[in-house]
Amino acid sequence: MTWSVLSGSATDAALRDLAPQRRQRIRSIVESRGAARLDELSTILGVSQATVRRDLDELAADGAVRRVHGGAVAIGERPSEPHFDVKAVEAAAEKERIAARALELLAPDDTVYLDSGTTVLAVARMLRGWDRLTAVTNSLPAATELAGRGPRLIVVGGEFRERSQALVGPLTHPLLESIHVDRALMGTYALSLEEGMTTTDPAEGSTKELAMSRAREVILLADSRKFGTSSLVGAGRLDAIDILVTDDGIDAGAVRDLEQRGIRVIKA
Amino acid sequence: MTWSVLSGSATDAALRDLAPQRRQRIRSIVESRGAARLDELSTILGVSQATVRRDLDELAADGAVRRVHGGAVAIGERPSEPHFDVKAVEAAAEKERIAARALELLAPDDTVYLDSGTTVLAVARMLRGWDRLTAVTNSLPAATELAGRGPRLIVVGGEFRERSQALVGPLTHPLLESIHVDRALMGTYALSLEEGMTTTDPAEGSTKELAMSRAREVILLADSRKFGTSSLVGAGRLDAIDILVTDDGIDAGAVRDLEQRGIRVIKA
DNA sequence: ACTCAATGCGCAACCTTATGCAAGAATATA
DNA sequence: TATATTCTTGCATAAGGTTGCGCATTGAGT
Repeated sequence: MTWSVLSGSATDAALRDLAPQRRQRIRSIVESRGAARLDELSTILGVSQATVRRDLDELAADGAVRRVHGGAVAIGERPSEPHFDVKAVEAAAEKERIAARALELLAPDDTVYLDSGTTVLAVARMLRGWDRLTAVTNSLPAATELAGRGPRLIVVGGEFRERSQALVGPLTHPLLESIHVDRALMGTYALSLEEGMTTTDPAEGSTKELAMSRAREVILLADSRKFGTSSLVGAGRLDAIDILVTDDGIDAGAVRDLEQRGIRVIKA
Repeated sequence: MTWSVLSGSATDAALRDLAPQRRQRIRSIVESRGAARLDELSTILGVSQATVRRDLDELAADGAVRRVHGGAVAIGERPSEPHFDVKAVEAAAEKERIAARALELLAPDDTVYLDSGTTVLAVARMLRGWDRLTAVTNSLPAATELAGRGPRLIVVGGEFRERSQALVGPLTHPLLESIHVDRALMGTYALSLEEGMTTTDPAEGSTKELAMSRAREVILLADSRKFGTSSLVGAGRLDAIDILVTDDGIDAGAVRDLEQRGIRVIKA
């Protein structure tokens, strides 16, 4: 037999996925992250961008993902802003890094509260298989994500708020008051030194505050663009926060201010 | 049997499988790995690629594997189901009719409790666009289905139980006790005149009973196959039920018995 | 025994599909 | 509007697939 090694290496071909496998991988990457960039996928899969494009077109035709400029977003992803497309793709990578860093702060047997928001949702996705963990959440997407995938899951009750896809309000409180968790992973709409965490909905704000009060350690996940912004109602003061996980877009001054207030800042 | 040693080496022939055996091996390799490349199989089995091709074609014709460029992938290669309720949709013709009939019992402004189970889930799907309705549910799939699709949504808290995809247990009770609904749409695992409704899980049973006690009118959705069966623990007595919606497979005697106990029986 | 079709397998020439590459068009962001 | 990505398109190429043929092996006739 003549295994000619004229071009390419044998390993190249051997390692390469079959087309359907590759498409499946793309699909699950996009689904688990919410979005993925074309060049990212190209690197991950070890194929050219042209191939990824074709796969993406194929998947989009099947309705498996939604094709956007620069990559693809998962079908379920809801448009929060007009032209969320490219932004969603780019933000996904950043959130993913923050989530991965936050994951390192958890112990296998912890009881963890997962707040609403896409960054925390990314953590939920990564918790698949952590079957000694107990997860408590008010986020419907996070609950769906965790359902039967490892961790013991407790969902707090409450009224569903569409914008945040979370359960909030007075009905939520009795259950939250009856539990206690090791760590709370929180998200926020806005963050400033003066106002602390703020959000758009009063019910959501008070639910956040209550959730944090039930945790031994509060970890806030927020990308650097949130700094210096504020919204309608308070959702927790800065001193309630123990650790902040953010990206490296945060400036040195802000880090110093936060650390002076006893907050440990982690740049993912 | 004479293993002649004319050509090739003795080992070649001795080690070589008979065709059906080889196909079986291919089949199990593809199935266990999810996919296999042609050249891989050729190496593993010690036969030419041409032979593997023929085997693969054969297997593909039998529907044992799916033939693709470069190899084959397993048939069952279901993309990680985004929504686990897909199979619920499949077995649904009958459930769908029952659900549609139950829908007629609801008023646009009602506050309705939706129990776990596939039949009730079918109702949830039909409630899209009922934006004056308030839905309360302990079913995670139902909640996902209704999220942002019309009705005001309230999810009861509690511990997630995988088998029923529902939130159950003690944590559920405070919220349930603090609300009151017009109608409760209930599902059940088993139903008999003597035992009433029964289910497999104690926590689930007591949650069902509590939910029914909070409703002005209790509507049970159960296909006729459930009659005369019973399970581990009680989940509500017959006299808690006001209306039963079922299919026309139910026999006249059962209908009479139920009606004697004050239950209105509706055949969808 | 011997022939002879039937079958299974390997080989090789020839076609197809999948992938990569690159130039120009289209689209976003400043 | 300017500029940098990203997308499209056409084409080259290699990996995969198809077909036809020849060689062994086998089992059945004669």
